Amino acid sequence: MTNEDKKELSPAMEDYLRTIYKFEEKGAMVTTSMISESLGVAPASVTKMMKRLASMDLVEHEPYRGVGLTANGEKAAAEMARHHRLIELFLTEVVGVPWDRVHDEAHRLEHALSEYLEDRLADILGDPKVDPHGQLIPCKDGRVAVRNLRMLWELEQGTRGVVAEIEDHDPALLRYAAERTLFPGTEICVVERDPYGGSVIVALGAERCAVGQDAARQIWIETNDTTS
Amino acid sequence: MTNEDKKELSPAMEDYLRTIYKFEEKGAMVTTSMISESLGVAPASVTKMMKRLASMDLVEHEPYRGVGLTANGEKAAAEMARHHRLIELFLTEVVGVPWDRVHDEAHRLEHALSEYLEDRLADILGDPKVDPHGQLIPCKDGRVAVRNLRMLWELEQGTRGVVAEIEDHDPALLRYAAERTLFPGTEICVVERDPYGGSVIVALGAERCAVGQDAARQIWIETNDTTS
DNA sequence: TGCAGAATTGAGCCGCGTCTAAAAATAACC
DNA sequence: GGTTATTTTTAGACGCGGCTCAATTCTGCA
Ligand SMILES: [Mn+2]
Ligand SMILES: [Mn+2]
Ligand SMILES: [Mn+2]
Ligand SMILES: [Mn+2]
Repeated sequence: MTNEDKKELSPAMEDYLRTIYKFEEKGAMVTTSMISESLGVAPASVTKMMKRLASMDLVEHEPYRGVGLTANGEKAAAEMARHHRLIELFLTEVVGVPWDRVHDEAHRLEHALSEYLEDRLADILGDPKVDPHGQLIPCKDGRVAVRNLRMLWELEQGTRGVVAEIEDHDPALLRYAAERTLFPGTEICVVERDPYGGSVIVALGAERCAVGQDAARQIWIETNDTTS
Repeated sequence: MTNEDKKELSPAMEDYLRTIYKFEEKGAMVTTSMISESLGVAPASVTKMMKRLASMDLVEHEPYRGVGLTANGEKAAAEMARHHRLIELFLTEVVGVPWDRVHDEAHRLEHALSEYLEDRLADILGDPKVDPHGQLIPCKDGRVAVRNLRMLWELEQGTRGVVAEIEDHDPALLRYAAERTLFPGTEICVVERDPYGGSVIVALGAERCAVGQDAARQIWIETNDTTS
């Protein structure tokens, strides 16, 4: 019945969808300017594309308020996220590309990955669940595990947790994290917070290190408290 | 001085250039209709693109006669051919993709491969000289070895040689060749030619097999005769 | 509550890469 | 060698995905 089942999405559309997806993952509401900035494109271009995507039932656009993915849109976006993250992991694990370089490469390659190759990569990597930066890899049907992540920056003093995810678009941040051995999986404890906004002091086993605000806002921690 | 050194080429332009390159490799003169057919695009689109490429000094276009790559164009095209063929080899060797599927995948991926990744692949593969179908991989500066190839179809009875190359765009042909163990490197001898155009009978060691005309026109043999 | 500044949208433009239909040049054939 | 068939080019159109600039809407603050 629904005769527009398999729209062929352009690379540009895929980029927009994955960008929105990335923000929604973090629970943020998604505005024109966020997309505009993240994609390096004029705000008016975003608006125009949102209309197009809305007409394809991939996005819901509330003028002047923001956008959100529809069920269809989320499906397509998860697909892209899966491509992107599988490629990132493949590049680090198999090709030997350092983790601060894989994002840009994956960004270019994701649109060119066939379903067949996607399956081959997943196979070789043993059906991985997370990419090199800790981002969840959606499975084929688009489903993802749910996690309760909190910004390192917002944790109260004394909180314990595990590094879950580090924003992957800025190579310098990734190197900054690596210098402090803040990798996904690293256990940490917040020792001290400068109330006037400088750094968080974090303990990693016996070591401790300072993490500046800008970085601490881009590092996500999984805590074991039951914030119901 | 020359301020237009590094034009950024669009994927479409890269496709046109690599297509012309592919024909020139085989010593053919390149016409609008050949490109049109090979790229699945209207002849008028080819003409228009040829003008654009000519204005960028990548192509020389003699109206109504044909086109050829300039030095710049050949550089750029060799770059694409290198990408394409490195990817094909990587996919067969590392990812385990069968040789009749790699062409289409490489065709999509080639435009998204950075110089950095290109180098990584070449490294992993040990600076290879030929792709899975026997096509030569240009080195970074665009240089390629010279070979003296002849169509299997045009060899006289009794000629000995080695399979050098099999056209890679048609998966069925590649499977056809594989069934007969006609891989790059296989030694063969032409036992018999049907003068009325059916098949060539080829000996491979003790075995022999028939190769139909359409296939024999797409299989290239390196012979050891000194055709000076 | 009204207003200034910021965010968003609308209108209109542009280049790319495609198409179709018609004109022009070349090639084939009798 | 002239006529016909084929190939190629020209002309004009279109959709996409960007942009700029102006109009609109929303927000924060006096
Ligand atoms: Mn996929
Ligand atoms: Mn990542
Ligand atoms: Mn290259
Ligand atoms: Mn090949």
